[in-house]
Amino acid sequence: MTDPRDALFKSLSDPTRRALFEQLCRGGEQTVGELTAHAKVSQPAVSKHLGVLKQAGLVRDRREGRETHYRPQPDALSPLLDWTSEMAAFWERRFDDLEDLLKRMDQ
Amino acid sequence: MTDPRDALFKSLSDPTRRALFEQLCRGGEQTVGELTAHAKVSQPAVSKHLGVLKQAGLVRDRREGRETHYRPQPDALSPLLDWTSEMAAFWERRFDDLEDLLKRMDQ
DNA sequence: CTGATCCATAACCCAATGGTTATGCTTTGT
DNA sequence: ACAAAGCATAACCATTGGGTTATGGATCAG
Repeated sequence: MTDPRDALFKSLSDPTRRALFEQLCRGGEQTVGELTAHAKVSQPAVSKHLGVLKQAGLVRDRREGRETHYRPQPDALSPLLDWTSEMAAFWERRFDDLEDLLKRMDQ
Repeated sequence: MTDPRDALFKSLSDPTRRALFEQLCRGGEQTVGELTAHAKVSQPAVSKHLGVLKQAGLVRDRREGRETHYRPQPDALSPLLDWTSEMAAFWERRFDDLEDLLKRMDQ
């Protein structure tokens, strides 16, 4: 029932969280400590954000001793790409609709 | 200073708002009344959402007498596409990094 | 002119969210 | 065995955010 896009958009709507995901995409797998070092918030905040990203399927974690390694899962972005192109497709269709085109032309 | 992606992601993170934008992409230009008819919230709520979408550049409005017509502006989605492919690009690069690939292979 | 329609804004409420500090559980190192 | 490190969770707080009803300003119809 819950649209997977919801989780995706919501996860990425927060700048801090998006920065974390970017950091992971740029640098690949990293521990919470490394991520916290680059972030501008506390370690618990980072952990919470990573939890949200994980639940959205954007990251995966791997425990190794006392440290947890997170890595990006960019495949999870595909629903977002799909939705965007879907919207673009509707947009294209409107150019084929002469009636609508004329309506738009007179401002 | 404020990343334009912020406004985009935040605007689209709300299901009601995304539904409004989809409705506009599917049906083209529509009045607030028409949009409210399809929405599951009150007219003021629709107006507020349209305001947010407008400020994010996702829609444009056109007043005609006492009614306001809104139309989608899908071009505004391109920063989103750009960001997504940028992240995907980082992801691709990691496959070229043999060291990282090996590290990932042993789980 | 008057009443109705269309929409935006105001004022308010409650839930969700992002941040913090405090704490506790493993794991590591000595 | 013990202290420290790494991380997650708990508890709490302030702000944001999305919803509502109420209202007001244009515009149209009669």
